[in-house]
Amino acid sequence: MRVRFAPSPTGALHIGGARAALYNWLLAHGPGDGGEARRGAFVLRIEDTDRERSTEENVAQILDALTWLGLDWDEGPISQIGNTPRHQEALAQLLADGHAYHSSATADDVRAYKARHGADRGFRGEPEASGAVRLHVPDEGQTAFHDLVRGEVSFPNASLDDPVIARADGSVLYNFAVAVDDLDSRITHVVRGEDHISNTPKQLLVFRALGVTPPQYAHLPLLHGPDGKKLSKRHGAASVQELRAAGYLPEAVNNYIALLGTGFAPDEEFFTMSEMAERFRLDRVSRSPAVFDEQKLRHINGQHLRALSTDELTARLEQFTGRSGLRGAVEISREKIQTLADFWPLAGFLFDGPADDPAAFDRVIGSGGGRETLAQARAALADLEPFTAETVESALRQIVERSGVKPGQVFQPVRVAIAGTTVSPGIFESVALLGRERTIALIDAALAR
RNA sequence: GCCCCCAUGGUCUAGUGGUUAGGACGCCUCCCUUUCACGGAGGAGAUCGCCGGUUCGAGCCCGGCUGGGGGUACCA
Repeated sequence: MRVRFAPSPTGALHIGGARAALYNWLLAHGPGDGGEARRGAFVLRIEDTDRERSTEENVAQILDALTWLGLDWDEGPISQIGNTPRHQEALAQLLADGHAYHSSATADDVRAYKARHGADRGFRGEPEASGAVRLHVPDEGQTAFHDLVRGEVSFPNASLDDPVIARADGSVLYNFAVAVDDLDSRITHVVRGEDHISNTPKQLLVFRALGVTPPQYAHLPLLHGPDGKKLSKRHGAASVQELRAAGYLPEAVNNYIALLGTGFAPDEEFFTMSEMAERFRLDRVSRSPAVFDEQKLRHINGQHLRALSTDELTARLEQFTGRSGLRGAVEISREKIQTLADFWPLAGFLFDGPADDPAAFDRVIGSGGGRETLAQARAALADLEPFTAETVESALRQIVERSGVKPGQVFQPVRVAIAGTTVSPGIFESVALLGRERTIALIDAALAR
């Protein structure tokens, strides 16, 4: 099996594209039917025949996003524009064989043709001496294929326009280049988004004209935004880069987008890449579009985050935040965050001092006897030795017992004093990590307000 | 308009002729409990888009309809 992912570098790598790449990767990395460790090769090709919109920056960005996701390729990246000589050769062949012809017909001509022959009648041009190149489409029969996800799909040839496969300047167009490249790369399975399903008959016709056997096809359902429309920028984070910046883990992104459109097990949702590769099957892929739900991504991300060792999580958080020495804080925060981005707002006070939240201060310390209990806490902690989460806990709990108040009435003022807010990692652990000096200084500062 | 695809709670899914229609996210309640989470126990939420048909029996098979989506470039 040889599969490929062929993005066009006209923008960042979108989530939908990432999923197509992932499914191809899973296909190639799953165990082979004959017991091979790997089922096949994953080829990366850059669809850059549109010189106007393709940029080097976008290529670099896409490669970077794929690398971050861990979707490494076995061959490529192949630049489609780099195959121009081969495209021209194939084009000349079709022209010589009479499978294609020059035509100067414009979009208006095509419209006029349909007005005359019926809206469901595909355009048929007259061969001319020059102009763009169109492929001859038969008037009879169907161009059909067995889609590995959807089953039989067919298009009546009579309704298909003779597609333009090369511009008047001789440069080839997408549907032609794709077929030639898939042929040359010996691609056996084309797995791509459903937005390409109506391109498939055109490509099949190119293969037929070339007299070769086409690959098999599988069209994945599209990803939609909450409004039911194709996922795009206006739905928020729509690119892999944005997901990365939002603090999601690549393994969680892969897990979630793989789940969108296929289940791997009836009652399980947490999977590693190798588990997914092992279980992935095209015929298990859903045929209906799925709505991208960032809340569920957050949930899955939290699970992957907690599955990481503290050392590994620390390394990722230090990379993400650009700070170092985070291990202790990570240890006491890891149960409380869902994304890498959640960490700093929760634990940043341990490094940069308390957050500024006057409302929390007034509510917890500035009223209800908060100052008094805080002062008691200061006294209890001032000479505490050793200064560990355990000793801090028993010291503070003694205050609770002695004064007969609810635990929160003692813990919350301390929390606000050191963190500035009412949300933080466990209070004993936080105090212990800060150490006696800093804790006392922070309590004094709060008492002085 | 034309061509094509799709249709199970708000969302993602399991289910392939006989189930109290299962699970997950989200939401609600409770437990745990120092906040927030995590974890645990419950709960609300689906006439399986609609109408016909096949069948003793249909979410599952067939047809029509409706709704949604994609495509419709000398873009990819």
